[in-house]
Amino acid sequence: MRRKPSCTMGVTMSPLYFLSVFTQDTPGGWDGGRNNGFVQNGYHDNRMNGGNRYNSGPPRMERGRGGGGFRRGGSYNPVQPMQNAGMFGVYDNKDGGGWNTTKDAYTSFGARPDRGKSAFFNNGGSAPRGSFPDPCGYVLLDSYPRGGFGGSGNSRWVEESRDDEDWSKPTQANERLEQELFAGGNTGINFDNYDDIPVEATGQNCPHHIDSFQDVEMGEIIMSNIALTRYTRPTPVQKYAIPIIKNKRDLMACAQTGSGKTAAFLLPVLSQIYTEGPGEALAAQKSGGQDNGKYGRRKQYPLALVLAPTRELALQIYEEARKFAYRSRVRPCVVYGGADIGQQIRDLERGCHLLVATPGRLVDMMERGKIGLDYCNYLVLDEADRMLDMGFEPQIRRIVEQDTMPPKGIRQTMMFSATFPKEIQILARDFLEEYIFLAVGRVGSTSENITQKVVWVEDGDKRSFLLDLLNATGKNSLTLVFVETKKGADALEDFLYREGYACTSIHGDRSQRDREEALHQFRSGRCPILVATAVAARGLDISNVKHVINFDLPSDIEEYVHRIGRTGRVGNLGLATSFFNDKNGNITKDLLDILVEAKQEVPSWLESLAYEHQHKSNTRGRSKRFTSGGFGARDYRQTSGGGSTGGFGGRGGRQPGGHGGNRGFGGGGKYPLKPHNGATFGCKYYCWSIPQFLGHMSKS
DNA sequence: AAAAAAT
Repeated sequence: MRRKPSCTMGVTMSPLYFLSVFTQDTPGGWDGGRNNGFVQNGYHDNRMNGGNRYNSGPPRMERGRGGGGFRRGGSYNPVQPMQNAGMFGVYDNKDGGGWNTTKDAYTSFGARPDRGKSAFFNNGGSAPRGSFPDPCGYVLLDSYPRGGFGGSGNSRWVEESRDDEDWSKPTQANERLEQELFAGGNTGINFDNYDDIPVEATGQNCPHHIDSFQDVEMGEIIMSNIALTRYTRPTPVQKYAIPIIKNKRDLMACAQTGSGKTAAFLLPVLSQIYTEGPGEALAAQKSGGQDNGKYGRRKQYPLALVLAPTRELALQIYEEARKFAYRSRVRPCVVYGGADIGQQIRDLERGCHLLVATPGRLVDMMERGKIGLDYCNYLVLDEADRMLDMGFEPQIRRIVEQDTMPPKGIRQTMMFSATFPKEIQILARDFLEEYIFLAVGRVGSTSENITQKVVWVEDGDKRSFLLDLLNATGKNSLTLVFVETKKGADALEDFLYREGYACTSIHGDRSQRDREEALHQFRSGRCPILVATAVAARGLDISNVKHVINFDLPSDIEEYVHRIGRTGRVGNLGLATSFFNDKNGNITKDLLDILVEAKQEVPSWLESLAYEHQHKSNTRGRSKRFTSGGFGARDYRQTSGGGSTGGFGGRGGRQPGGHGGNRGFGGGGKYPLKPHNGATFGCKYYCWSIPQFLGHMSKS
């Protein structure tokens, strides 16, 4: 039963894999001298109390970071973070920068070495920022080359920002900022793989999709920023969403991060803002100036609002927005919890036209009178299902319906969601007007891009098995290890660390700064192993993850799908290995279904278990099927009808209707079977389970 | 039961 890990490995190979092969140093060595100049006192890892517990490597405090300089260098590209960085990261260690482009950006502009950390200091509020040249102290929080920019020009920005100016014309270029924003280098997206993603758009008078960014007029600012990001071709979701949004239609899109979704809404929204200018918002800001500032800066009236469920996702979107707002008069801001609110308020007061926010912090800001949504004509809900899962619905409704935001029909609203359950359908009904429903299949996830392995591992054997897997995997392939609890994450990270692996962890009890730093270390390849709880399961776009390991399987199949969706992204192959034992009975059948749907190899024991479990479940009676968490929970699910799981009838003796008979369209499931707008397509779960989509997606 | 998120 135990371990033949090597047999599962070959599938992850791809050209990228070979590119990123470099040797992981011994534990004491990988950390090198990288902290030179980049780490300041006062930057504490709040968990570092262990003294010399970690005797096989650098103290923990040293691990989760050191590359503070990365972030500002554009390495935080959510679409394609650092395919190449892994190659250089280790080599450049000793300079402290970890990434040559970033370092160059600093040195060539004579920046202070500590600037690279300012993102974290800003969040933590502990940096003596007053001594910084103004914009340089702001990394995350200042997207503008505004005043005192080391001689690179554009210090006239504030003065130039008059309402009679044409927002569609680019502002002055800024070489340094440009380098900072776009240094991420080529996106590395394999667009050929993207072409396999199926998309279906339904709704009245649906605008036709585009095939090239040139097919739709987005203005020179957007076009030049597209060029700078080197997005050569639109991804499938962009092909459809951009013309829909440009045509001022509301949109409900089933799509996930990793499909190019962020740019799919940022590009057309920003483009429209550039075309239309600030309108009444600027006037309101001036006349409503209760404040001392000449523009009355106390309250900001963003023109566009993007809501996201997690802080990290909000940050990703913000970073993307900064790129497309380059050389424009639009100033993006981001607010989220866990960071110093005073800092964020000060940033807002510098001007905020596009706001990215997590719901709780935004409500806070609104109640403090820092944000008015009166002129917010663009609303984006990203990962809407996740936000509802996390209990944000009251805050969302508070923001959208119970304040001053323009009503639907006046504002333009775009919702993105991986799934389309009843709750989301209701939200769509309430927030959207005459919307287009867009179903975007995804490269990855349960598609055949990901090889899914399930192995039986008793709890006591998990660590040992994990080490085998890690050893068999290319040392610098990014590996994401999921555990169920925060405590478990800490414990496993400690264990791996003591075993000499360059790893870090992310979970909800770590400080925001640590979370961001851990992600960063992982992305950059400096810590190619990330131990994570559910916080990292969804939305995070780390494009290069080769292997997802479910050290602990989740109890919820949705969670499982989201987790494994962290690999096999942007068209690459991925591997997902799950440790299964008798504690995982609750996910047995759902897991089997997923494996079958994705045409994966199914261990015979899993099939037997699922059959037994189902049998047991059936003998307990039907009512059980509707208890949450009970075995029949997935009967609520709308897949695509018997067809998508059509292999079922012949498998394991199950009958097609054996799941309760309410699968698929037309069944008696919990959810309405159609999207609210009457479109004929919709599924609670995953768009790629639609049979014809599966057909499209199968790869040769 | 756990996790996330405003404090």
